[in-house]
Amino acid sequence: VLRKVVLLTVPGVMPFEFGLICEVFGIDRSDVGGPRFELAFATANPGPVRTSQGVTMIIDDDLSIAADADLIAVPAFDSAPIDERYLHVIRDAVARGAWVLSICSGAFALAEAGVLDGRRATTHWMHTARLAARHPLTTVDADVLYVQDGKVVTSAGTSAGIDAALHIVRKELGAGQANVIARRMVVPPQRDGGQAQFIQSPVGGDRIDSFASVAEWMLENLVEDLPVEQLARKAHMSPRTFARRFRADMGTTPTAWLNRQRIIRAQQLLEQTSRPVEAIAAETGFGTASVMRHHFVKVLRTSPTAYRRMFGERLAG
DNA sequence: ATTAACGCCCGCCATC
DNA sequence: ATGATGGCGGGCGTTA
Repeated sequence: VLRKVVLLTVPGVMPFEFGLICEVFGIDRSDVGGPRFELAFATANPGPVRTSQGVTMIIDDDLSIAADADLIAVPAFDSAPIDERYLHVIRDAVARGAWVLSICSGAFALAEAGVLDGRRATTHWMHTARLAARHPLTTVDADVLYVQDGKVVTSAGTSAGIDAALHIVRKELGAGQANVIARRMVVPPQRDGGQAQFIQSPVGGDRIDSFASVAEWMLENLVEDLPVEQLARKAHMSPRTFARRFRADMGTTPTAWLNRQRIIRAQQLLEQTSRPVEAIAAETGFGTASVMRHHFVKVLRTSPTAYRRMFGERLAG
């Protein structure tokens, strides 16, 4: 189960990473069919805790309240070294089988505690090399948004923490509940679909713009049939090279990406209009409702109608 | 829901 | 050597 979440408020904590945990786990969303968690804040020395921005927060609880937490969240922080007492909490949580989530440089706390030894992990791309060097027993994945290894989840820079937090919600409570939170936060329910454990990060390569223009053109022509052969011709490449370089740059294959974009657009239309599913299927390039349904079930694990029922505009009356 | 034809993706590899 | 290219075959996801 996932009920009690404890946020380790380490001195030098970064406000954004702190806030993102509050946003995901600290708001009662039961009024819109979403989950409700118990979010608590723990620090080694209760009282004023200075953040990385110089602003100080008052934290009342000490680390003892973390003893029965279902999830320990470790946001980024800029102070070093970290107090041994935090490391103890982290080790204890892993030993108990509780979830542990780190965001950005928070991964160093987990590594320091030793719970990353023999595991896969990630951190902000600026720190991946340092993490790997300092902790040789850890397999560091660069170029991913987050990594789950057992119940230990590490995430890359800042906003990837949102993806990782939602991932945990999805694992424990299902995609529906995670989507409610995502929708309220106005973030994509899951960047890239599927239940892939490793999500390609957009920060991998730096020649993003080479395929960005092609991608943009594809988006404008979603309704049309877009065979790879035609796309390749437009990009002045052979089909083989186009497919290969598309995957290298975009992290997915052309058709997979295309289907994902079509789903995203269909989601918008289902949410914001009352057009029939058949019409939306035609307008998004799926062609027929059955094809659209096929992809919805595969990626979102719901049907178009069920999706609309959950997120669609409640028409007055 | 099941099936069959189709198109895509990727490993392999000769080539540039 | 090193690295990108693109044709081919076959497994597999998508579409009818």
